Amino acid sequence: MRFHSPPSPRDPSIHSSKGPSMRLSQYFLPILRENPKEAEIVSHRLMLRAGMVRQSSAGIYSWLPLGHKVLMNIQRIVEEEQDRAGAIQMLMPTIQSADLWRASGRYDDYGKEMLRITDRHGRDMLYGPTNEEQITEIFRNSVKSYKDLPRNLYHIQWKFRDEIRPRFGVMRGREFLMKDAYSFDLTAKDGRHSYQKMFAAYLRTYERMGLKAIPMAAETGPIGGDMSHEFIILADTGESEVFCHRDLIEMQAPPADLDFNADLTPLVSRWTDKYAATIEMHEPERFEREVPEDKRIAARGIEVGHIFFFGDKYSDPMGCRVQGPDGAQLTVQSGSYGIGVSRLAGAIIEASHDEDGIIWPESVAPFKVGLINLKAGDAGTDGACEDLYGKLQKAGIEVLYDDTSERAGAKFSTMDLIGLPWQLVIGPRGVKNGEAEIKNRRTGEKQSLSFEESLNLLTAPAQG
RNA sequence: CGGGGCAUGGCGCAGUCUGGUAGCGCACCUGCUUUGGGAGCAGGGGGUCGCAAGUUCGAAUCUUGCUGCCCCGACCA
Repeated sequence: MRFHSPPSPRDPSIHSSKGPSMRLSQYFLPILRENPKEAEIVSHRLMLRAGMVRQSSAGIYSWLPLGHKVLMNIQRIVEEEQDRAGAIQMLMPTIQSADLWRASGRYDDYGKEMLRITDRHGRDMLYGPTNEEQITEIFRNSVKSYKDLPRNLYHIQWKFRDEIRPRFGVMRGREFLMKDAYSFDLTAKDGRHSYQKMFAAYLRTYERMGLKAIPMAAETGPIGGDMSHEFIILADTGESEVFCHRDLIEMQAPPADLDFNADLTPLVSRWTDKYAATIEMHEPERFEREVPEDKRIAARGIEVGHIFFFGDKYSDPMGCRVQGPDGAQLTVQSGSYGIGVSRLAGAIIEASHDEDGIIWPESVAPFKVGLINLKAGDAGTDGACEDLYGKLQKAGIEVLYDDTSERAGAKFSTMDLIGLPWQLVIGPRGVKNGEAEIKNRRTGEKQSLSFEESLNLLTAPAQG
């Protein structure tokens, strides 16, 4: 860490819609030049080296400023797409009462993965690994009529599962941030529509993060049927083997103006007609029969979401019923829909990096632009940088301005490591000609442009 | 939970076998020279050697117990 320049007064106008821009000399960005030995996979290494997270204990992490910004950007996309699909946001607690879980019968079933706690009165509590019981109780106590169905409620909250072996950094932590949604319908048929809404929302969510997530058939448990899918992104470091049809990789997510109230069966069928399965569900004969040889993909994948329809699994034992139009008591039909928000931060890096560091998609990048002053203290570069920094902020662009007195090479490699989509490089040579060098982190392409042209390029609509 | 490994300054490591009171690179501080892809020289600061007990004149080093962390496997968002 360096804190070179004297602090300058903070201008409230620097706050853009996504968050404040920053001078590196005043930021908290503890980067590591060498790889911590405990980190084996690339996303874990890069998150530690880029100063995004620090491990607190096995599978439990603090999110440092840079990582926190990414996490919040991912969360925001998840929220926007859940809202678009008609789900309603709320927030449930992390600590739950054991009695709630005894009611569904899961208190004894869940095993050692559940972190059990006793409060000062000797009451059994637990740190929630998920919230089916809690939401079912809330819903049961508040909803009595079929007229209040369907509903889909979601929250984004920290969960805890005491994994036997946490690993891969935030991809397989014990404490993790998860979006979980719960649908409530009168019939299984209606439940299918709720399920399909989430299916479509998930496709959009991952696409917005620059990911190609493929829905794959997952185990459905006692309910059976075709109502459970895992969303998997392909990555060499994925934890499980997956098999799918190559065409799925080319398919487009549904558009922003998708009508979620329309019949979504054709949409979902387009995605599920083609073979895609994790190793657990893999049927080699069917794979070979249905998928031409040149279209077969056998790869590794990271699960970034899981949707599941479970009918009355919780509503029946917990007595979650509504009165139907004919006066009969009907047991509510439910599904749950998870997205691993903190895991996605790691998964995106697994899918998008090179030997120099992270390559953020613009939608989740902690800052859009890294402004590099190659000669801090030089009147020419300082002046040009201050001007560009101010103008970018006014345009609502998030900038990380490297105003430190590090050497050029160190600044370049730091920017490459933290993976901001654009680097705007200001050096004495360029300033003489009124030019900046602008580098695209993903393509590596560099071009010299006038300050004006640079600003135009960076303030143009996002290009992903 | 089975198997393997590690624990010495913020990070990476040497020193442990053969006990003698801690060292290297990076990072950090000061000065000078440098300055477009991880600079050079000089001078500095920082470590209960994971914890506890034991052996010994003396323990990072030997013994015993404990703890934490990592990797492989079975399980999971």
